[in-house]
Amino acid sequence: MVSDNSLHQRRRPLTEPELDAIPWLRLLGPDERERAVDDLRISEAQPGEFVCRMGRPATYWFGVVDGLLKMSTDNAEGQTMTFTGVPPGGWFGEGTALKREVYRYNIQPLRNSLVAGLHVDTFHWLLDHSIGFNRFVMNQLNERLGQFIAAREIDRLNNPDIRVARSLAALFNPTLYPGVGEVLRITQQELAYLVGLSRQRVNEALTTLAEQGSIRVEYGGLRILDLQALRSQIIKR
DNA sequence: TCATTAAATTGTT
DNA sequence: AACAATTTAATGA
Repeated sequence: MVSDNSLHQRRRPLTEPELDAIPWLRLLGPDERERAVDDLRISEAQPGEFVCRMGRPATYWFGVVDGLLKMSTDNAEGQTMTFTGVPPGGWFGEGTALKREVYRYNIQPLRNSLVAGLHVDTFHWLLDHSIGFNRFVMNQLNERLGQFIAAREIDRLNNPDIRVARSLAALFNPTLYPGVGEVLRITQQELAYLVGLSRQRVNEALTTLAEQGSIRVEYGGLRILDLQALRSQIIKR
């Protein structure tokens, strides 16, 4: 296995375009923003590495600037269960950061990714000083709750096409993942890992969805045409 | 800038 | 899992 220390060794301050990719920065006042920017660090994370690991103390609140991560846990039998993907613009770990506990899941890149981190102490400082930041975190928690409830629905559906559709709709969530935009950069293999299906089956599902006009399949990515249609996908095969 | 080649990704069996 | 077809990225003239 790969050491997860390597992630912390390549940290550096963020460039301007990278700062622009952080959705909550624009909600801060000047002094709050300065403090946040001062503390923010970014590093590249590669597949196999751990951005954060179950059981480790939470020291950072993380966000995806570029790339794609997966959130998973290891159960008692040693099997890995993937919960969701985290595309650009997504921030996670606030639950653990709030309580200053240990991480409850593993976060690993599905491909080379740029991950930004804000120290937990700064996270708390922002909570204590910025209303805009509080609003962002609250909104995020609420939106994620809705997503996890939706995820439970997805798990009870056994129709692969619908599973793919709903999972895609989650990844295109503009509130949680404002960095995604119109095109989600994801290969069919990556999506297969996330949804828990074979690449072949995902390919088939994507073709069906494309025929229905909800998405367009592009090389190395997917373009969303109708998010509502993805969310309320009816069985039709 | 263009052409060639290698690598990645997709579509299909 | 394997294969061919397609697209992109990298290389060098």
